[in-house]
Amino acid sequence: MDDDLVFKALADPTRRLLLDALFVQGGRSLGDLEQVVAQRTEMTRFGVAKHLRLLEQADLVVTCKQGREKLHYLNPVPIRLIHDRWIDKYTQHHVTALTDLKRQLEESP
Amino acid sequence: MDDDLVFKALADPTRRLLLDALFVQGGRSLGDLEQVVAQRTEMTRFGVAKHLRLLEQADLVVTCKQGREKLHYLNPVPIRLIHDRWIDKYTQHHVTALTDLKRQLEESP
DNA sequence: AGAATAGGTGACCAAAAGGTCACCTGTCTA
DNA sequence: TAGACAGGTGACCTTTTGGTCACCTATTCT
Repeated sequence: MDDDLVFKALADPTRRLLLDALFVQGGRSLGDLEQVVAQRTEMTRFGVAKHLRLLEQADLVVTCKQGREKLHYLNPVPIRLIHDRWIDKYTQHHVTALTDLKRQLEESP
Repeated sequence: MDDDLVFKALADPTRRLLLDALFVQGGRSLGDLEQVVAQRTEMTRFGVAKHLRLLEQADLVVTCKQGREKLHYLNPVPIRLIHDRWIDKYTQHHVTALTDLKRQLEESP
């Protein structure tokens, strides 16, 4: 597995938007995802397809052909590996406590 | 906090190398880190300094001035937030099992 | 004080990435 | 079978990014 492809794939906001959409619900087609992107930015179908291909090459998205449609699913494994690369098992609880605190502070204004 | 800065910062292999070095041991100066980078690629001090500045702006690295030296430390919080963005609490155990399996398979040839 | 050391700034150039278009393949349906 | 629909490919242009250099500031040591 190539680290570089994963990080490069995550570097673009449109691709992160696609991952967000697939996180909420998997099994979406290109046309479906195109509409999701179109709600935020102006982009043609070709642009979205190109982004999806990069996500697929990075193994962040897995696909499944069904007739003439291609369904996309989020694969969380590479993201977990990023986490494990820089967060030690021993400091993990510590960091979790920090992020939970941060979330609480942001929710209550 | 700006997501985009974090992901852009992680997109470069030299910057990931710097994070790896700081993960092993924190409190390193620019000159120290310059040597780490020089072991792998040919790069001037200016290049390394530029990368460190991006990591600092992304809050992936925090610094502490001590005399004429500037010490760098890894901050794991933004990485944890990436994890939490796409890995649901419920699927977390599932993914952990998968990555552990993957690690075992790669360790035993 | 003066030299050496550690680091910072802005401009500049080459390489890579994002986005679009014309054109093509495969699949479903009337 | 013809046409509409879902998706893929390669070339092209524009913008962003990585890297270096000349030059500057601040701190330490003799």
